Amino acid sequence: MRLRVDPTSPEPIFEQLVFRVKEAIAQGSLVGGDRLPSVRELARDASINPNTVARAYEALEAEGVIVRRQGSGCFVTEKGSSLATNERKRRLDALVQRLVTEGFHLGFGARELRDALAERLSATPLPPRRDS
Amino acid sequence: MRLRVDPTSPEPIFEQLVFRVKEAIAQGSLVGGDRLPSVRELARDASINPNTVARAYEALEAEGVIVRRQGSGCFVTEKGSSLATNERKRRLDALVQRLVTEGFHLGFGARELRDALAERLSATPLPPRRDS
Amino acid sequence: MRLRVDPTSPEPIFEQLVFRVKEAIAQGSLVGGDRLPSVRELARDASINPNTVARAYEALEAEGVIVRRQGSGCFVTEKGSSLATNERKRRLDALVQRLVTEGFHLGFGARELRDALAERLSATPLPPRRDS
Amino acid sequence: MRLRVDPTSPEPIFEQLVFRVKEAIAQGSLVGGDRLPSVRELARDASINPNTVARAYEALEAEGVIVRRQGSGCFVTEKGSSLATNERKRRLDALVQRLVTEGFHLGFGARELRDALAERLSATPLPPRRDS
DNA sequence: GTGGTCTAGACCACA
DNA sequence: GTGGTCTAGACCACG
Repeated sequence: MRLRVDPTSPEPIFEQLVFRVKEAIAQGSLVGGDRLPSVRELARDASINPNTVARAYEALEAEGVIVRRQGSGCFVTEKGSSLATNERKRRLDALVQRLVTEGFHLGFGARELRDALAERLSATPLPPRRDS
Repeated sequence: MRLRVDPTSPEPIFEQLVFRVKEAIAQGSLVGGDRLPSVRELARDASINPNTVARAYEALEAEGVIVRRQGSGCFVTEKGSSLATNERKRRLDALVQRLVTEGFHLGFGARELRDALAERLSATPLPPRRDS
Repeated sequence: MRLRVDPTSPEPIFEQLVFRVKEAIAQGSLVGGDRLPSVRELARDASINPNTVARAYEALEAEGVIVRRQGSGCFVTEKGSSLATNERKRRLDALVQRLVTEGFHLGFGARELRDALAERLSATPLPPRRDS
Repeated sequence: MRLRVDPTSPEPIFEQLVFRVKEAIAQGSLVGGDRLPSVRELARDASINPNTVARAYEALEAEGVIVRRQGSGCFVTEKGSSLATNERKRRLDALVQRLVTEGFHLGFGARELRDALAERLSATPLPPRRDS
């Protein structure tokens, strides 16, 4: 488990960490029950402040992605989103709209967008979902 | 041309404006050569600070989406992205990865992601592209 | 708007602040759209570190109770919980079970618990709910 | 007597144990004089650290819920709360306020809160009280 | 002015 | 050892 961040990016370091962890889960390289590196360990490895790591872990817990247990460490959750269905749909639509709009301005058409998504999904299939 | 922003959103207002304009273009409701509302006009209509509008227009110009002509206003450009092909591809992949990762954590699977994209693309097809 | 905390309490200061704000909303003394004191202002008034206030506000935003807007301040949200129905029910049951168990060990019986709740609800009725 | 804890909960394990015991008493499944499982036994059954169990028992004894007798084990006490009446009332009010405030933010109204409490109390009535 | 991020370092709580 | 809280202070981003 190796998490890298780019301190020169405009994206906050803690958000980069959050996304890296979610990515690892969505790729199946982290699964429910797995333990994340400890705050101090990750801080040392990535040369960032422990508070910054703690903040990322805190955000991940708030999203329900991990749980933090005093004395033991941080663990990937098994359960799915606890949001209401319409809220989930709303957020998905926003993500799709983001992809379509930015993709268009990058010069990609409908077919290329669909292909890029299909390619990503077949290259690294989403892990099976264990409903809570 | 009516641009709305949500002041309660965590997304900065100027970024919302930037995205709204890009969205309008990706939906064909704004096309190359169209004139955007003036800074003061838009600021009044949307009840936001003129500085905020100016900043959004600045960002749009930096991206090459609009041009600002002294005294006559801001106009949508006709040209496509000026980025190199590999950079464009890299950004597209990041967008797709964002959709897949966040979508997965919202509880959506591969099929649902593809469907959501296909639905969006057929509901409001992308306008034809005039390559630069 | 005066928020007080007890630095000697075992309950973390930021959690005390979170609860005070939620209390004020549940009592109708803060309503949707109201602005909270600024981070620095509250920190000065309550003699605590601005980071601690910021953390409380961050938690409140994560819960969807307030929104934070750079440059403008923090505002009470109008919308209700975005959690799924079964999650909401589960949390309510846990709260009720907490009241019943702890109340019993304090020496209160069923009637006294019901009366205490009824009294609280009639003393300061819950504000009307504006569904999102 | 089977006590379960959820290691993934943010609530400390020893506090969960404390609450489980108090819950069992408030449901009548443990009554005055009953013996609790030994520290080692419970630690094995629940797969937790004996120190954690010991700490929970310590907290229960401090609250006057159980007594620990050298060599014979821990026993549920028969006596009620030893707190002064106004302190008991103050704590009850805090519990009620907690329920009302959090319940409101979960989207529940006065009627639903009263109903949830009434339902809980009729589903598993509180055991008769033997005042100290 | 507002909030947001990051660092540094102290001290506490849990297992 | 683990995570959790709090302080202090620097610097950036938004309106």
